[in-house]
Amino acid sequence: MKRKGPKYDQIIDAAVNVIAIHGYHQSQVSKIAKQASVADGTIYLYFKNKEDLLVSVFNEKMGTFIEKTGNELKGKSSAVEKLLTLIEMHFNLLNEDHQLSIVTQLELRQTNRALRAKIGEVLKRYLSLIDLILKEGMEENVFDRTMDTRLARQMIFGTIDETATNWVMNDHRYDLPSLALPVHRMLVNGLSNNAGS
Amino acid sequence: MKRKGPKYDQIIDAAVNVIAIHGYHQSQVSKIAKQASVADGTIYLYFKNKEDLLVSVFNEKMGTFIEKTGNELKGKSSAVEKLLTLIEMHFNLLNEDHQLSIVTQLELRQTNRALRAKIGEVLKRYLSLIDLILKEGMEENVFDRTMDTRLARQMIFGTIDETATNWVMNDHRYDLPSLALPVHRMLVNGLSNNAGS
Amino acid sequence: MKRKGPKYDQIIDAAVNVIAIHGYHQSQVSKIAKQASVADGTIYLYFKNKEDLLVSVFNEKMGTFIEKTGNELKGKSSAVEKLLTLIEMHFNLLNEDHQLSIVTQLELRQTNRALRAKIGEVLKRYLSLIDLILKEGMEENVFDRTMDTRLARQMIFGTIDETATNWVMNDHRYDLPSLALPVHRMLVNGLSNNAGS
Amino acid sequence: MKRKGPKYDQIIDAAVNVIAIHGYHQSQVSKIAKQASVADGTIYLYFKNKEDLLVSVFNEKMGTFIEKTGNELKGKSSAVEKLLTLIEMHFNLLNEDHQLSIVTQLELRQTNRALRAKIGEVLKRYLSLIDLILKEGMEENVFDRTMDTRLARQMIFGTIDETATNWVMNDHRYDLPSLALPVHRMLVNGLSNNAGS
DNA sequence: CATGAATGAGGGTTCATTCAT
DNA sequence: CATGAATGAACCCTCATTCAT
Repeated sequence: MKRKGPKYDQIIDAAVNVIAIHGYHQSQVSKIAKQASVADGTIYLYFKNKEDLLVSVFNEKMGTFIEKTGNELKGKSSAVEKLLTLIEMHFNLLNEDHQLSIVTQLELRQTNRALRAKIGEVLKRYLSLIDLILKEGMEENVFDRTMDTRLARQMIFGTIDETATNWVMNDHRYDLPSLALPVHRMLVNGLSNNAGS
Repeated sequence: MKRKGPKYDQIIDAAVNVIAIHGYHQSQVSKIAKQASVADGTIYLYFKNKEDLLVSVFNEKMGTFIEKTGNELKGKSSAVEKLLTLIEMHFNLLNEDHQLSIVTQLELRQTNRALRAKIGEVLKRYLSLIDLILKEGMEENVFDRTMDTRLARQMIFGTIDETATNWVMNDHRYDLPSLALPVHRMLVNGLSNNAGS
Repeated sequence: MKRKGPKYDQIIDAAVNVIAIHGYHQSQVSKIAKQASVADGTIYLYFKNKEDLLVSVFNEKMGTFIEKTGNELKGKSSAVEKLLTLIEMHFNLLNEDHQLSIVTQLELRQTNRALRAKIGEVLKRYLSLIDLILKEGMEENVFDRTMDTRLARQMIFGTIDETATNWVMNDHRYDLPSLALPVHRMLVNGLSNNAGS
Repeated sequence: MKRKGPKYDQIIDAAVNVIAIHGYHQSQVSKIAKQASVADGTIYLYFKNKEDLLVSVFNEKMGTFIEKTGNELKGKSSAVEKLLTLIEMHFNLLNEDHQLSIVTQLELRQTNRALRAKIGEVLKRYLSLIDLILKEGMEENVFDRTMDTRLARQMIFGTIDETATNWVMNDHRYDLPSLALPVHRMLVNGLSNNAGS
């Protein structure tokens, strides 16, 4: 199982393309192969099966993104700043690749439990980044220290994800990155230590 | 196309049951028919096709719920109170019917775009309830009047939905209704008019 | 899984037909369905899968034959006579249905171990008939009582089978039933108690 | 098309090995190549195609055996003695190479008609040896001169082959060579000129 | 109204073979 | 001579839907 090489990337990109245009259930392996300009069988030299290909699509795109985001966060000094960076990077990623946004927000969700479990594994690393921010904010006494971290994480991820999904479902008709700031403000408010107010 | 009768309800309930237990992709029409104690063909006397059945499942269960929620909200005098009621009722609904929670939070999402679009139509009525609360809160000057209502709605729905989904994915291992209060607190904070602080 | 009905027989007969004409590896389910004038899917109402169909073909044809043979043997009074009846019935069966002979002697052998194991199960009942004849002949002191029964059975079955296979491989060019007598003579000689000679 | 060289033998041996262990249908060209420590493509420098390889396997192993058997027979003075030698050598060959016995008795039979026809060609030389023995025995007036030679040959080969196949199917659990004598006795009896008895 | 036997389209995957290096 | 990456044809089975009874 080769996991590198130009054909590997071709196939990943073709998969994003085909899924975005035709939808998950109309993305036959043969269609992806054609789009990637390789033979059907070639896909199985690089991926164990179709599910492996789809997981890899998510992994390649999100894995890199999560890493980049993690690195970027290190350069920020406060939890509030880090949260803004996270949201901005998330929205920018999707905005820079509309096809990818369709795939991750809509198409890759209509899969069986097994596939989503594997996608969930990748997502966990993203959720960990959120947890780190929350922890730091609570240590800084900027976020409410009595908060249930899990709930806070769900609010952050739920809000970001719902915002992104709505944007995609509205055919990218408005500007997503510019929503980072207001979303950030709402979230910071929601998480804030309001003890003194 | 009969839309009423004892068999209609039998089929709807059987569908929830089968989907919750076997998962969306293992819920063949014949299996639902068997569970409902009717013949396969009978399903097509009550529903146009399988998609129509699935939409109807969502419609029947959520439609009633949305109506009940709307009525309940009328009895509350403030936006903050209404939001709490909304969250509580949402969490209670899912908590009272674990099978339904599996179906709506996990299984019914792994469907094609067309089906989800129709489900989205039903959801709009729910989102309208949220919008009404937001509007009222802003008029009361309790919620930030400069907020983008759509974003606020997405935060509310995204947080509630993500919280519910996580609860289901964790096999209902903890108590969902008791999360209504902390979720409510976070959301109210997030939405609040903090102008003076 | 229906195991009876006109369609069941149609499919079995179509399978024999298609396999005899096109060969085992060119006998696709769709081809058999077409020959049986049913839809592809109908085959799966009567058979679990393709292997089940093939085993059933053998079962239906040989099962009946073995039963008939067993009954016929009861009417014969000596082991020698019974052996002749067995050989004659075996050769007559194949002679009366050339297509079946192609299927059992040539095509059904080029299958995987699993399928052949199941076919072997059916064959065991036939081999038991041979064992009964041998036992009787040894009790009558007509067959050599010191013989290894298994070897004797293998000689009988091996000879009959090889004779039949050669006949099929020679395109049924000569008359098989008329070989029953000389084959019988050789076998009886081979099995005889020659103690006194 | 090279038909000689160390790689040629490596491939032949690898084929026997792989087929015996994994079975005919799990013996892909790539697996045989790997076992032979050559590249897939290299096989096509030595064999026209997979079928040619399989025929060659049979040819190489049986060809040598048939020659050796033929030579050995020359040293025996009577047909009866020759027949014993043939059976003993046949059983010894299989007993000395269990993997080969699996391949020739079980695996190589589950092939298409074309391949078996070619294997039949090789076998003809073996059957000729039997014919020679029969002819000699009839000339010696030891075997029945009125016998149908083809039937006699089929009895001999059918019995030997069936005995060998059963031994393999019983996982070589008993000693095959020691069956040569009783098999020989039965066959000689079967073939004998019993005119006087 | 209700039945359930019958339909038939559609796709992921394997693997013998080729050929550029 | 040798390699091994790439090719692409081929097929079993499922299941939503229909319709004669």
